[in-house]
Amino acid sequence: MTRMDPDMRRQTIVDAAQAVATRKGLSATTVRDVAEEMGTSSGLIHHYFTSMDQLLAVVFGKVAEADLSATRERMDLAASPTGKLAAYFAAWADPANDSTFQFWLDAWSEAGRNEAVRERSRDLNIEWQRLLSEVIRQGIQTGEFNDVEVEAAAWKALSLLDGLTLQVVAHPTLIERGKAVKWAASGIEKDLGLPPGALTEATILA
Amino acid sequence: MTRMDPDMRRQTIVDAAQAVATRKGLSATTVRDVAEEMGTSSGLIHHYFTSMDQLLAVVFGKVAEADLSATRERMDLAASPTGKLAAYFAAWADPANDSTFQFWLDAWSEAGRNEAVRERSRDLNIEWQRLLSEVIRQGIQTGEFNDVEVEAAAWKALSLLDGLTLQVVAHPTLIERGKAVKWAASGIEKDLGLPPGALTEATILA
DNA sequence: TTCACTATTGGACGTACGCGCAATAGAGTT
DNA sequence: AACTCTATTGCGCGTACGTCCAATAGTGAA
Repeated sequence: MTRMDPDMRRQTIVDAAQAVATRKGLSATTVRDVAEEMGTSSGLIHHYFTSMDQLLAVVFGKVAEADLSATRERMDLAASPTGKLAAYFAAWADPANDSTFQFWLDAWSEAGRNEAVRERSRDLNIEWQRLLSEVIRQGIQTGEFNDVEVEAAAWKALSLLDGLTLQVVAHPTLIERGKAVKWAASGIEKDLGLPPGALTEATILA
Repeated sequence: MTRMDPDMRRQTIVDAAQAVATRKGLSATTVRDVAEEMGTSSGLIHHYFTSMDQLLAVVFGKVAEADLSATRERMDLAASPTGKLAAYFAAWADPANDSTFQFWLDAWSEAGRNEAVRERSRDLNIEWQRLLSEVIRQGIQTGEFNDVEVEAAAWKALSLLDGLTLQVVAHPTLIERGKAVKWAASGIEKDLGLPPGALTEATILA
């Protein structure tokens, strides 16, 4: 294949690996798969990554970080804490993010046996919880939310969302997506003292 | 090795596979691992199981079912719905069940690509939710719980527990176990209208 | 004791994996 | 045009996997 700028090539490899992993799952992605996806030889991959595990950790990190920053941007468009939380919620409820969530399922499973993945997963989970913590703290200050314990409320909300999504993504026919969205919204609204529908009806309040 | 009664041998194989999977993870368990664990030849395993995937699905089912029925038994010892729910909660909070939860993480990850695992995981998740639904329904009848929507409350409670456990098991140093227990208890107590501490202090009320 | 049945063996077969390395080839410099 | 640097090749190495099968060895019935 045509010679490439190293930074470009590195990115190409990560992109190809992501495409394969989206199709086959993180742990089932092989060096040869990625090479074929790029249309290059397999040896090339080890010219840029010291091990396959490392490449997979990078891929997971990239996918999860893209999701995280996209959500951050949607939240920034809203002014009020309630609006920001609704934006967070809308991003979560979007079925387009299901494939990303499959990466999370793979990562949590792998975490027990792959240190690189565990640390990456851990750090990113903290980021998501922090995103919630900040919004909740703001909402308490403006008086929009109940005066809850911030850390607890953020972890509870994140866990509820993870737990419900897990069922929807892993068992597609088990819970109707609309119901999961409704349940999650009502649970978080109730916890924070928001009026019913505040998270689902309010689409990015100014 | 000594010749064994077929039923006995079948069980021995499943037990050995479970031991290995507990150590190495479900998807990393190999035919040769299991044979070595039993102290037999590897060929023996295919005399009883048509494929390795099938054996692993059986192992997951066995582990999950043992956990489920153990929890059922502990709940049966309690008379009141609140006591039963506290028993459910105590079983969930027991660190001894962490290795079982790792099986769940593996299963949810595998579910997307392995139909046998997906169906088994799906069915068992339904059982867990049903266990909660029944108790909640009883608690509403006796007036101990709020008159909540049963299906929603059960899925929300299950998801909150799964989401929190996930963090504790996958990222051992992230959330202090005691905090996760406290948060889960307060969340469910609040949802059902139970007094604070009802799930943690009340050890199997008569 | 003989015989039929089958649990068990042990290794071969084909495939796939991560990784490493000598050879090749394209691009920039002098 | 000669030269250097390194991106890229293509295959080989060792290992591990699931599966299969002919041979062997217990066990209960005749």
